[in-house]
Amino acid sequence: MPDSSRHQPTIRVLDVLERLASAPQGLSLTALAADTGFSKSTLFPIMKTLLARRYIRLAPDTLRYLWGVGGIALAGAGMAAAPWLSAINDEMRAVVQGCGEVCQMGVLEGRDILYVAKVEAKRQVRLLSQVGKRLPANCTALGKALLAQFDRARLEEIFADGLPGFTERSSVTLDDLEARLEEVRRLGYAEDDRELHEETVCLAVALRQRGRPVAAISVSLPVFRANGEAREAILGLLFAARERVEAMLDGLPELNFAED
Amino acid sequence: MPDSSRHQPTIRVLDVLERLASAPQGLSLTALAADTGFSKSTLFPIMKTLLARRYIRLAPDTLRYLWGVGGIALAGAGMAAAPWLSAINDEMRAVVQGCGEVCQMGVLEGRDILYVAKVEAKRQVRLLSQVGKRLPANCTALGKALLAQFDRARLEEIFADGLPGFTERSSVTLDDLEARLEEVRRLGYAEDDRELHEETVCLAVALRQRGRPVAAISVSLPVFRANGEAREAILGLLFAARERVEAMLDGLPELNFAED
DNA sequence: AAACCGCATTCATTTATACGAATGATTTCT
DNA sequence: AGAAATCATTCGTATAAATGAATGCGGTTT
Repeated sequence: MPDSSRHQPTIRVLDVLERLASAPQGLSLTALAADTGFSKSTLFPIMKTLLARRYIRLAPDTLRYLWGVGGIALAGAGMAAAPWLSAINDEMRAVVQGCGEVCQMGVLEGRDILYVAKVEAKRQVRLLSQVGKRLPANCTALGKALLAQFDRARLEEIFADGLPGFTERSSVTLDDLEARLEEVRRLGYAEDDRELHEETVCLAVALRQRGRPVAAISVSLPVFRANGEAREAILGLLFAARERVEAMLDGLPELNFAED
Repeated sequence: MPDSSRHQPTIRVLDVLERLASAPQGLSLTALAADTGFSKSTLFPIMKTLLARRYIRLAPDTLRYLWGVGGIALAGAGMAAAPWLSAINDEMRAVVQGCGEVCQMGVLEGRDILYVAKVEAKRQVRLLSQVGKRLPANCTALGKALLAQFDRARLEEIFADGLPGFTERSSVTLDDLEARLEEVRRLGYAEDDRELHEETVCLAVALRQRGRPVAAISVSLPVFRANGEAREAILGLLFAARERVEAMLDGLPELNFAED
C-alpha cells in the first residue's frame, strides 16, 4: 500500500542525517549503507548533495562523513524556533561538568521517549539511545519521569499495545509500572536500573512548565560506577538544573509538543 | 547532465526543512510550494513523512506547518557536535535583548556567507538572509568582517568569478572591496550600508579562535532606525559579545570549517 | 611483486516518484 | 446568504531515481 506518510526518499535523507548526527567520529559510506539498510549506490547521490550543501563534510584524512556546518545551521534554526533548547543545553552541560557522565534530554511521544539533545562526557558510555531516536518510555528513566504525571486510565491508553521489555528488570506490566511511577512521584526523580541495558543505570527528572511536564533530562552511567555517592551527586546536579530550567520555562510562552 | 551532487529528492527535503526552519509562524503547503518552486503534490508526501517523524507539526488552528521536536532533535545533535554554537547563541540573544534588532551568525564558504544562526527581535526586519542560506560575502557585513583577514592574492582567488552586486552601493571591484576591508581592519568591525538591500544596514564583528577568525555575528536594522546613537549602542553590544565568545572559543579544541 | 581487501564510483534495467489537472472541503469576502 | 478564494488531497501518466553487479582505486598482506 502506497502510504504517503512513508515517502522513501524523505526517509532516506532523515535516516542519514540522524545516523550521522550521533556519530561524532564519522561514518564511511559503506558503514552508513550497512547501518541504514540502503544500498551504497542509493546513498551516493544523497551524500554528494548533502556535501554540496555542507550539511556534512568529509574527514580530510579518513574518508568518513561528518556532521557539517549546514547541519549546524539547522541547529541554529531549531534554536531560533526553540530558544529554551539552548538554555536547557547549558544546564545539561553544567550537569556533565559536575559528574563527568553523559546527560540527555527527551520528550514523550506516545509510548516512546524521543531523544532531543545530548551532552557527551569524556568517559563514554555505550548508549542505546541517540538524538532523534525513540525508545519505549516504560524502560527509560526519562520516560518514567514523564509518565509519572498520568493516571492509570491514561497509562492504559498509552500502552494499549502492551509494554515492551529490554531486560528482565524492565517493567512489562501496568501494575509493575504503576508501582514504579508511584515511587517516582514520591522521590521526585525516576530511575532506570538496568531496565534498558544490562550495564547501564539512568537517573532522570521531569522539567515542568507551570506545573505541566514538557521534557525530562537524565544522566546515564555504567552500573559499576553507580555507587551511592555518585548517585547522590548526580541527583543534586539534576535537581539544581531542574530548578533553574523551570524558572526559565515559566517565563516563556507555552511549549507545544502536541501529538497531532 | 545528471549531476550526482544535485539529487532532487534530497534537495527538496533540505529546502523544506530550511524554509520552515526560518518561518517561526509556519507556512501552509501552498505557501511552501510557492516558496520552494516544487508542486504541492510533490511536497505532500514529503510533509506527511516529516510529520510522521515529528520533524514538523501542524499548527492546531490554522493549517500551517511548524518546526517540530524531531527537527529540534536534529538541532540537539548539531549542538552536541558544536557545543560552542549554544554559547554563541546565548551571546546573540544578549545582543538582541540589548538593541531590539535581529542578530545573525555566519561562516565563510568560498565567496559566500552561510547563515548559521539567527536570533529574532520583536521589531521584525525583512531580511534577504535566512539560516541555511548563502549570500555573497562581499555584499554583507558578516562577509566583510571575515574577508578582512585575507590579502589581495587570496581575495583574487576567492573572487575569481567576479564580485556579485545587489545594489548600486555593493562593492563589485576588488579595489573597492579592498579599501573597505582596510577600513574593517582599522575599526575592528564591518558595515553593510545598503549594499545587500536598499533599506537595510548591518554591523558585524568577526569571532576569532586563537587569532583565527572562525565566524562572525551581525546586527541588521532598517536604515531609518540606523542613527548614530543606535549604531554606537549596537557596536558596544557586539564588542562585548565578541570578547566573551572569544574567551570561550580559546578554551576549546580547534573549530573546523574545512572547505572540503 | 602479486594478490587481496575495503573503499568509492559507474552503469543498465526495474521500479518508484513527480507533475499538472481535477476534486472536494473549508474559509473569507461582498 | 451566496460567491469567490484558498486550502489539502487524489489520480494517471511521464519521468526520474533505486538497485545490484561491475569497475576502478589506494593501501596492506602473503
